Amino acid sequence: MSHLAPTIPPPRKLSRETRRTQVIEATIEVVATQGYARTTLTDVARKAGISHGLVNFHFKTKDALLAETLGYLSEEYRQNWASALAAAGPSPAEQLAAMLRADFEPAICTPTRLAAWLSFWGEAQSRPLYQDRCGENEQLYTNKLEQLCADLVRQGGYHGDPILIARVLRVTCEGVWVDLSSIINPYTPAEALQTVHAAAMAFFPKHFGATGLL
Amino acid sequence: MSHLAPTIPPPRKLSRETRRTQVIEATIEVVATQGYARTTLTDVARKAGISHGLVNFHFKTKDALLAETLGYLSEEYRQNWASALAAAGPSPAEQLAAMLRADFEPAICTPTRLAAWLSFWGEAQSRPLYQDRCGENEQLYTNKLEQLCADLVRQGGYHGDPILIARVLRVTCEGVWVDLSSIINPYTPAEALQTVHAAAMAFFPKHFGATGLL
DNA sequence: AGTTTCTGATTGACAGACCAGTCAGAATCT
DNA sequence: AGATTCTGACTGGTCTGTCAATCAGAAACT
Repeated sequence: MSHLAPTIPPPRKLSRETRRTQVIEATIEVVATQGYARTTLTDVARKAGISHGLVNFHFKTKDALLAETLGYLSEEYRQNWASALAAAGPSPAEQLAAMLRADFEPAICTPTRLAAWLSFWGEAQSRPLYQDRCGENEQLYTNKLEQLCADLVRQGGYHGDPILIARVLRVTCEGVWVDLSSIINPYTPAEALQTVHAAAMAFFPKHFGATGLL
Repeated sequence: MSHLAPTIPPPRKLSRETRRTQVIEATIEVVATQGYARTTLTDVARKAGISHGLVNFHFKTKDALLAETLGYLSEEYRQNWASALAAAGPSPAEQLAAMLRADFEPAICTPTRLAAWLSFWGEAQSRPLYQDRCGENEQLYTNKLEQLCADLVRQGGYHGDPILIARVLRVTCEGVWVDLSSIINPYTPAEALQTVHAAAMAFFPKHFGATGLL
């Protein structure tokens, strides 16, 4: 047994944050595949390769685990579009294009994460969980989108209510996400982005074309 | 006690279909308020004012009850837009306007039903339940919407892919529904319809204005 | 009309399964 | 040694589905 190659003994004892993240990722997968209602701690533990009791050691209750998982997804999402904005050019059109495109980046737009989001949307409405964990980030997103639309309407000489335009763009992104989760008509993330661009082009034809920013 | 007004003693023994519909309506309410995961047969029975065993008598299993409830909602939705189409004028623009407006009629667009729909969307993705019960109706809806958009693009001299336009309009309706279910930013069904009209106006400016059909 | 029979709806209690959370103790690290 | 992480078994509670008994009304019969 005394192989000289230690084959990286996977540290049985992981650091607190590493373990928690591992459990949260396992939770995302289980929720995505089984749905919220049928997710059990045993499933999560098995997926993470640890014992059931350990899940309760790191997260006091099942509700706490699910709440933290939702917060984790929400924060991941916020950071994704925030860094996309930071990397984009300064004009309203460039910023808006970056924000729309961010929703379909591979890190965010995976079948697993989409399905998990959908499960949380469906279940959270009854409890204040969703607002607690995502309300603030969602407000940030909406505010930013409305601000960019308002800037673009003004600078681009467009007409229409920026609030309504921002809302259409936002729910188009959301709705296309839902479409991607339903198995029957599986269009690609590229087609999804194309759909969002069709909407942007309808409102801002001088700045957006069928393939994105002009 | 012998009041001459019999106050219609609620027939203890109801006809099969009446009872089933009553249980399904109770299920919608319970799912809407408690969410899919926390819905129990006991809750449904209590809401319907009957015993727990009777629910299992009429619907063999809990899954069957939820599946039939989803089918009931789907069929109700389909009939709503189908009769709206039948009542509307024959031109593509009139038909399209009727279809968009149908989503926000009081019979369909209630907080309870919206919340129930959202719960089913979130939970059904993992199982083929949703496709079984709604796939066909959803396909009918999408096909009709795409056909109307194609007609309107052709006859109105517009540009753009009717498939993408129909998709944007469809997910806008869906997304606005989701917005109406989240408690924090409660805009009215009227504002919701206004949002959809903003989208229609962006694609078909010669036929749609801020308040609907021109 | 009154009685009996039949059918199918309805109830309440029960059994089996499952699950979240607890805990005592083992393993591991500092 | 002391602290922290981790395991696996156990518990208390809840939920689903089943079943025997009950009951209301319809149908058939006298």
